[in-house]
Amino acid sequence: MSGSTKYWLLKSEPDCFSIDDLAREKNKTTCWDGVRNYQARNYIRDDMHKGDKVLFYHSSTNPPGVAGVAKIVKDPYPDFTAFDPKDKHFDPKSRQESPRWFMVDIKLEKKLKRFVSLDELRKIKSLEGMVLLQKGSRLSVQPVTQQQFEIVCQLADKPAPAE
DNA sequence: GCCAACGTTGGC
DNA sequence: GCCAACGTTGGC
Repeated sequence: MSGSTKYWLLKSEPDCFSIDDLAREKNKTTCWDGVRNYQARNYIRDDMHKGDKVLFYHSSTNPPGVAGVAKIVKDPYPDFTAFDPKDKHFDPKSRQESPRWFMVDIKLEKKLKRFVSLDELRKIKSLEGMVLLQKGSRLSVQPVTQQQFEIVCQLADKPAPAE
């Protein structure tokens, strides 16, 4: 084994696939298919490893925010939905012999004790470097530091801040 | 539904 | 390789 645990934030639209959907999956595990952005692909293909930890983020919902923690349980492998002409994420340019898109499997570790909203994250000084909080940032796969990961988890264990 | 910020495409 | 046009993301 090489390398140490890395930390990530994965966005999902809950109308499409929520943390509760993940909880209902067999073994609470799903393949993270459908990523069709090169920067996100590079993170998945080149930097993700089994054992890495994931913040599961709900986007395009009100409010957006972090809903839970998951773990990568399978190393990156070709996203087979790109090979299927009937699939919504079909990409004819991705070939079996040279796959263009990759995915990992993730397993739910826990739903956070409470939902931590984007608005709340923005107010935390020590999180201002998070990729998520940068202006114009819309990558669906983002690296987070171990410290950022732990701060978000600890926030969820405390009561929600008063308005 | 609006629109800013990005990413992708394709003509040249 | 430039860049205008178009498409997408995602907070608001």
